Amino acid sequence: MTNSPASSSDAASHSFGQLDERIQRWIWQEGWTALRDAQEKAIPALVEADRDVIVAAATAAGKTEAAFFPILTHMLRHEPEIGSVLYISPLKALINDQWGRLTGLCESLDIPVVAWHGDVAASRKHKFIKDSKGVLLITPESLEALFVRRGTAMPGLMSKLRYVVVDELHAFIGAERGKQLQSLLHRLERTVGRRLPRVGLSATLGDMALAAKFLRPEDGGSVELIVAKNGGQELKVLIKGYVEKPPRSDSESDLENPQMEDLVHGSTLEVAEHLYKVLRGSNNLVFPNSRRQVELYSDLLRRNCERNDVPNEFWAHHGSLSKEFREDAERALKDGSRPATAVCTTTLELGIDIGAVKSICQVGPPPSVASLRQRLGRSGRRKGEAAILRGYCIEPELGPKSSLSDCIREGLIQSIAMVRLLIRGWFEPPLVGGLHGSTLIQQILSVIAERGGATAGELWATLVKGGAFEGFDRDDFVLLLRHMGEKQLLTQDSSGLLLHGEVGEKLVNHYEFYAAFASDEEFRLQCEGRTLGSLPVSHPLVPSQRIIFAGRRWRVLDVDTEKKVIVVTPDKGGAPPSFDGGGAMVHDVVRQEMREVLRDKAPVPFLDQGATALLSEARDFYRRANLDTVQLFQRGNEVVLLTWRGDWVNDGLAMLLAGVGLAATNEGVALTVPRVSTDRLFDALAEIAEMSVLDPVVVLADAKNILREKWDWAMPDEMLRKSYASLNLDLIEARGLAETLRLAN
DNA sequence: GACCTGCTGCGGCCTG
Repeated sequence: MTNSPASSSDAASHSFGQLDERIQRWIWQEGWTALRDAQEKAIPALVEADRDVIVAAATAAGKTEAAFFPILTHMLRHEPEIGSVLYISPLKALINDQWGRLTGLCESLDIPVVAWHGDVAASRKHKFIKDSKGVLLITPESLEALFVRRGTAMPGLMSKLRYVVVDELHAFIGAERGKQLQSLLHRLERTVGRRLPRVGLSATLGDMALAAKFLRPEDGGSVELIVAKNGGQELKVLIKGYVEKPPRSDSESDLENPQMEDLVHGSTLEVAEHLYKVLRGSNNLVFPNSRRQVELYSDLLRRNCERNDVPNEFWAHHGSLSKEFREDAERALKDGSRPATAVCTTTLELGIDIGAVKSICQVGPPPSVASLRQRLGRSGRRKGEAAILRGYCIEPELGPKSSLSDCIREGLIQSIAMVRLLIRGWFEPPLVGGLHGSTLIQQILSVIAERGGATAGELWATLVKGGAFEGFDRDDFVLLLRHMGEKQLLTQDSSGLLLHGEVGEKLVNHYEFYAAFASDEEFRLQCEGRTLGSLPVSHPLVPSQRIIFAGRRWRVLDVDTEKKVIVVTPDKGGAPPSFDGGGAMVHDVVRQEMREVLRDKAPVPFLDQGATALLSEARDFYRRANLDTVQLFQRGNEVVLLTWRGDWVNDGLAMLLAGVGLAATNEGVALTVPRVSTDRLFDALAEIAEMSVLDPVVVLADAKNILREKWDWAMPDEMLRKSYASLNLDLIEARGLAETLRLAN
């Protein structure tokens, strides 16, 4: 037995020795020569089922086994009553993967493994209903459905529950699904009447204390943190820069036919040709930031294969493609017999095992450093291989009317800043502190379904006091219940019991109820009765504010949130920036690093010739325009206000300016304010700097499109504004910025 | 011009 895991070291033999004999045997049979670091550390922490644990380790470092070896050992010790464990995953595909892995192990232990999600046949789910033991792999939505549909059966179904495991923990933190998950975990413990050990697994956790607080909100300090050693991987980066010709924007016909903008530009072809040249013959992932670009590039690459008479190696993968198309691409990547590259959106960023990938290509700036990091985690997973990142930035040709963001080459500078931050080990922390009133509404309706009615006091005790929604006070809660009554979501019987109202009944009984997040909705853009197209709106809008669409500027006349229509009129003024950040919210630290990149004189080592030339052009502009000291200047009939801040601060300041009568537009590193003098703007900034209270209810009084989350429509108006501000605006920093800007000039 | 995730019960039909 010299090659057994037990012999690798003393500490190892101790952890290995704690496992059930049958699991030890299985490990030998698999031919494993040693336990991985994460497994060594997790076994002693989990085997007694007496605490919460987070296991942070790189992708493919054996996190699943790290959790399940000791958990299954614990269960086997209590034979014949082995009990059950709940494994919660954000993705169905991940559940299917894990089902395969765990079934191999559990078959030999005689422990059932049941996958439970929307694609699983009811007959297989019935196995767990009949005999609720073993491993149940489930999504938060399916767990929600169990509470709603089988509320009275839940205490029985969960009575033997010993652990709850949450996979890809980082994917939940700060999001609607995360708040829902916290609420479900709390309700589970109330259902079984005891504290259940919670286990979180993740590869991308920055702030471990934050993750612990998420996993056990009332007692984050007690969560045991296991951070596995990571064999410091080498990273190779190259960013290539290209200059694009300006898009057409002169003739009237563009308005009638916005598709004119979609013609493939020369530099797009250049990028596609370079991708073809360097990617052929290996497995890679290409991320071009939008579904449309995915289609564009995968088509160009595929046609390149045809033209050269070679088998196709390029596959498209995104959320609007059917399951069949997506599985074709996944199969091609996993297969291994022939090289395959997927051109994809975030669908291939997380979770499912697609095998080893040689390089990651990022076309345009990444949406965030966290996302870039997650994407890169997919590359160079074989021992000794470097992770390879190829960036492609296309910048517009400059003219006398070019916008500030084009002059500073915002796309390229953002890419450089994000790579520098990645190398330094920084990435965006999840945004916690959102009120999540929308998800509270869902949970109120769910608890009523679970119990066939509930009093206000019971709801308060289950969801708010000591529950997942502690951010709400009693007055808020009472107001919310009353408002839900007005919307016919709730009704009250003579004994005071709250039941579903007419509308609530209908919504809870439809399967769409189980997900806490809303599906995409777009606003239709209308000009003089003519539809220009539709777009998702991520920034708050106030009338007379400007937006950019189809390469033109428009002024907002009216927003109809019910009909989802924005009425606009053409706006005169400078050319709109061709770079629009891709729509993702950019963090403060990224914008500050962008400024450092421009200020810096040292060459950036990971740029090609084209990108180097663009960078020095941008640095020249920064120096000549004196942007190190100038924060505000007149340009045509508008004032440009350089903030160098993240979008939460920028949007906050835009809303504060709206409150004092100025319609500002967030354009990334700067706000622009049309039809105003610098003097008038200074007065406005001074007024903002002196505001003693920053009440979101007042600040957002005129903001129109602030319905973001699924149940926002059912929230009392004031709560909605508070909820929106808690997630999307940083008003305090925005006021501080107004103060700084005023003093600096 | 960002992206992604998830979903029950039942009626009706077919087959053995």
